[in-house]
Amino acid sequence: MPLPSSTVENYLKTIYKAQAAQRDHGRLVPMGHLAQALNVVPGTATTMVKALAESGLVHYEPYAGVRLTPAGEKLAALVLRRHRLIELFLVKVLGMSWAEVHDEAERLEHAASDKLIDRIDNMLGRPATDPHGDPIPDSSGSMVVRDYQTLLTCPLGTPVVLTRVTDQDAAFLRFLEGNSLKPGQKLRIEARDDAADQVVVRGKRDAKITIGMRAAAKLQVAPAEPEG
Amino acid sequence: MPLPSSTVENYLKTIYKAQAAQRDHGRLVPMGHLAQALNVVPGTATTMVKALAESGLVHYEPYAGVRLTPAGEKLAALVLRRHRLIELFLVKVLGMSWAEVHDEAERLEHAASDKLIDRIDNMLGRPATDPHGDPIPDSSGSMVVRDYQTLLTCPLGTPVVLTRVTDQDAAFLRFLEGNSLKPGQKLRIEARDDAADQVVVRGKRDAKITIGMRAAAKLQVAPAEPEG
DNA sequence: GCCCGGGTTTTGAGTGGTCAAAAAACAAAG
DNA sequence: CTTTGTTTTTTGACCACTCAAAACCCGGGC
Repeated sequence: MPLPSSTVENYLKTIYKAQAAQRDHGRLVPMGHLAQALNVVPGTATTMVKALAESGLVHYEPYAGVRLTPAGEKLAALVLRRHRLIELFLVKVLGMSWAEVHDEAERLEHAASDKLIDRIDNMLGRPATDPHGDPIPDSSGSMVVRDYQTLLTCPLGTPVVLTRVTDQDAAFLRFLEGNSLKPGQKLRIEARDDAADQVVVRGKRDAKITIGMRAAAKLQVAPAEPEG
Repeated sequence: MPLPSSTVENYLKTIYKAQAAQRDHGRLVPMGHLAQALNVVPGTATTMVKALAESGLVHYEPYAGVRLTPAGEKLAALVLRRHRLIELFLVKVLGMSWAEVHDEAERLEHAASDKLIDRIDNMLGRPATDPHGDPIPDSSGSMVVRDYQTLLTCPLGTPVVLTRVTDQDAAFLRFLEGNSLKPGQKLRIEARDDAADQVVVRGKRDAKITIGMRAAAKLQVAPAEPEG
């Protein structure tokens, strides 16, 4: 049981996220999808996944796909935990922009010890979510998954709070930041227009922001709490 | 010119430190020494060093040893910079013990971006030395090397300040910490006894501390400044 | 039922880093 | 100058990870 290389960690993390993305939790992730997400050629993914299956971290069905075993799931969750705590730390403590912390965390997550991660967790007050609103697993690998609406599915007119952004692309995040679209921000959907592919929202100081529907689908919201 | 792998960085760093340890700056580091320091078999070091020579980072003379080229020296200094800034950061900001930061920094130094390192440097106020008193190279790779006395060579009786500890072993550092022997601490050498292999110093609140001569040689000191 | 195309697996090869063990070079001493 | 012992280099092999390209499987359409 050698401790997993950063390659292994990346495979597990990617499978985990792919599994989470397809709402059915038990469905298999197709090899092609995995290979693409990892930026490797399909054959490489096959080889690697077979090795992961060998060590009991994934369940692999030839020509069908792959799914994490409980062991793999736990490992993946801990990688995600490291990643998200590091991201939050870089933003909160070092003052980095949320648009640039992803790549940094992508490398640091494989180098940080549990001890360090725990100190960070503690210093940040055991936070529940990272700067993008993604939930942070606890040190045992479990986390609360909440099901949010998106700007595409939530009701018009009623006030909502932006809770999560499901895309880490730096340019996209910079765009959001420029429009004060960060988790915690109160919003109201003004209009949706399928034909024009646009969603109009009122944000900070009632500023009007128009975004495309593909982008809107990446913004998750919750009903706004009544004013405190 | 692919960016150096962490293996390459470790080779360069190790050669750099070995070169610094033997006061003659231009002398070659023997392969055996390098291999031992890197915890690899000698043949491995030979192979790797030939590759480094190929890419112009070291000067290699068969059966004689290696020395860094200017390019290699700069790279090594930047690795050292990352390492030491990270160590200081872990101590100052995250409150970790100076005995445990070395291993952590050993891994993080290969994952941290220049941008992150610069933020850390800035947050710490562009410090000159790390928690062990080792000088921190600036972002161009140059640093001020000061030549200190050690507890073995400094004059008896006169007050001195502990400035640098040249051993990163965790157990040794914990021992020092337990006796308040950290850089900045004022000391006075009470006695040295070659036969008994011991050096007696007065430290914090005049506490008497006796240490062996091999240990004493690892503690560097400077003449104490007159009281401010 | 057969074929076709897209996804998947195999195969063969390459890279970076490593070891074990045999071979070669060197230094130092007789 | 030769012998001995230590250090260094070479050789052949291996592991983890990767790719390119050929071979393969499988679900749909006809």
